[in-house]
Amino acid sequence: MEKHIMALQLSHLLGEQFSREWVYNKIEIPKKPHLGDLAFPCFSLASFFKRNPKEIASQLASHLKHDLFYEVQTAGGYINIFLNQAFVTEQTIKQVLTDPSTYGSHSFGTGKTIVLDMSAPNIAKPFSMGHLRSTVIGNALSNLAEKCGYTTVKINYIGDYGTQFGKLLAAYQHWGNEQNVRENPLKELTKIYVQFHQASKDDSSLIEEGREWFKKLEQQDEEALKLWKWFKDVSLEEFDKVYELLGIEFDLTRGEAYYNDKMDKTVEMLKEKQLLEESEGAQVVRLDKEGLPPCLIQKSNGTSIYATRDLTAAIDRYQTYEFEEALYVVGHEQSLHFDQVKEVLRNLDFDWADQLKHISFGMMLTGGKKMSTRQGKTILLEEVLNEAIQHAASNIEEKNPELLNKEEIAKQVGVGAVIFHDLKHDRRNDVEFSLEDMLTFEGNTAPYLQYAYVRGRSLLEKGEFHIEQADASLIEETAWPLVKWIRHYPETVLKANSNHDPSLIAKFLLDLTKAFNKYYAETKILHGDQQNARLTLIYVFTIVLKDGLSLLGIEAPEHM
RNA sequence: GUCCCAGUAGCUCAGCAGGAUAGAGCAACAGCCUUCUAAGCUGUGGGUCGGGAGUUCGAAUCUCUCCUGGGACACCA
Repeated sequence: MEKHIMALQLSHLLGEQFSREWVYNKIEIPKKPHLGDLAFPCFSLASFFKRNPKEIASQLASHLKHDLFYEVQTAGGYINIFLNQAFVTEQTIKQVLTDPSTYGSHSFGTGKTIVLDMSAPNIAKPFSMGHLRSTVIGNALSNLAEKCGYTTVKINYIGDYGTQFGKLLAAYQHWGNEQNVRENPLKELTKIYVQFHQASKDDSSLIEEGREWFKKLEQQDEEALKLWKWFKDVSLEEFDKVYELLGIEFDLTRGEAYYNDKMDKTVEMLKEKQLLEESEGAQVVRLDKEGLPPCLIQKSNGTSIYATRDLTAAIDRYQTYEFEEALYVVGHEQSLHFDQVKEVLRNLDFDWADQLKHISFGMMLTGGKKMSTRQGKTILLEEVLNEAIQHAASNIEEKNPELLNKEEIAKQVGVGAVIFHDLKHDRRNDVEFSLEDMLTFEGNTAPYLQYAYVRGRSLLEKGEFHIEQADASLIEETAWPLVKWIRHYPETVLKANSNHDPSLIAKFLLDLTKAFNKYYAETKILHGDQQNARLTLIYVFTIVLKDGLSLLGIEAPEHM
């Protein structure tokens, strides 16, 4: 708001050569409070006006006037604006109070659909820390999109097909034990899968055996199908436990195998467009023009491959949803694959190919290396979550043993800590797995945020605050930083959504909450002279904090 | 070998459509609970922003180059 006003006035003063957008993008927020609330650097104007920046700044400053501006100063080549705190505070609080549930929302997405491909664990493999990233990032992006008005479709595209299952079936023939699988499915299946890989180092015929089993599966061989279905069912049950803990639901859970009988049509289309070529016995689409290696469509033994499935799935999804965007929340290591899929779709003349977006993220590493199921080096998410919950529980025992609902709150805090630990980092960075970091509940963590929320709620409870008595006319210098952060929420949502970056929300919440904690420490809220007005601000703060946490998929307990 | 990503405080990371003295958290040290939940607050120390060159009034941010780490590079997904 104030930024737009500043931009408008400045562009007016500067003349046509300097658009409002140009000025708007130059306006910054000073790092230090004594430099004001908004700033505009005049250095780049110096060569145009052939005058020094200082003079330009002071001349422009003298013409900036508005009810929102308390004072306009200059310093060096900068114009610094101090806002009218009382006025802006009242306006901000009122804005939240008008409709607390929609503060920060936007409506530009209304009527449009965003499809998210996320989580996608592989059956017969443990739900690892790596899958956590796709799951929680996807969930947060979906929440952000909905906050901007979009309809979202969260798809859990289960990895239930491919040569790896041929290998698993072969492994089961050699080392499988029905009883063990019943008792502890993922562990046992992973064990024989790892065993298969070790054995195949010495005996390469095993690899061929695996391919043959996959071929049997693709040809609907009865035994292969039966085992495959069994593995799938037990795996899905295990995954559901994790989703339950995370509090994440999908709109659609669908395996890759769903597309088995639809891929022929895709291959036909490619043939009709004369895009297919034979190469070393396999069918490929050449992408030389695009500077990419060829995209493999059909293996030399005639079986399918993931590119074909992803192409088929993309076409199917566009026909079903006519999505504005299809987000693939998948690790960075698959960048080339998605580039290829997009190029093939473009070659098929689908003009919506550019609406597919690979939301790539860094890997979860152990010892600086990629985790690998094959080498048996994976860390189970369920174990980590349970450990975090337990740690939260012991904190409660230590700090607040009389708390009601201990179990539920320990779950909210523990799970919240794990989710936040993941989302606070830029998603593109690799993350070195550290249980210790995840079990830290101080500083830049979810429990820090939740704790502030609890403190706020506690004040409202003790002060017997009711919305009817809300008072937006707070006059308080120490509240100003908090008010400014509350004011920033809508544009943070906007930016996080357009950049597909949940970490912006995480960082915002930390800044917001730091401002609250400082205010809380230096200002007595209850029994003071402005109790009602102060409580109103606290109320507004809790609204924004809880809403932001919910965007990240983290709960805000009332007590802890 | 080719392409992509990263290198900022002891550790984990912000900042990167160029802007004022490079910021947090953890760890270390020193304070703050007879008053609103100390999972908190305040303060101190800690940096040749991987090296070098360039563009600019101004570079952690843009360009080039080199070094280091990671990833991808057709019958896994």
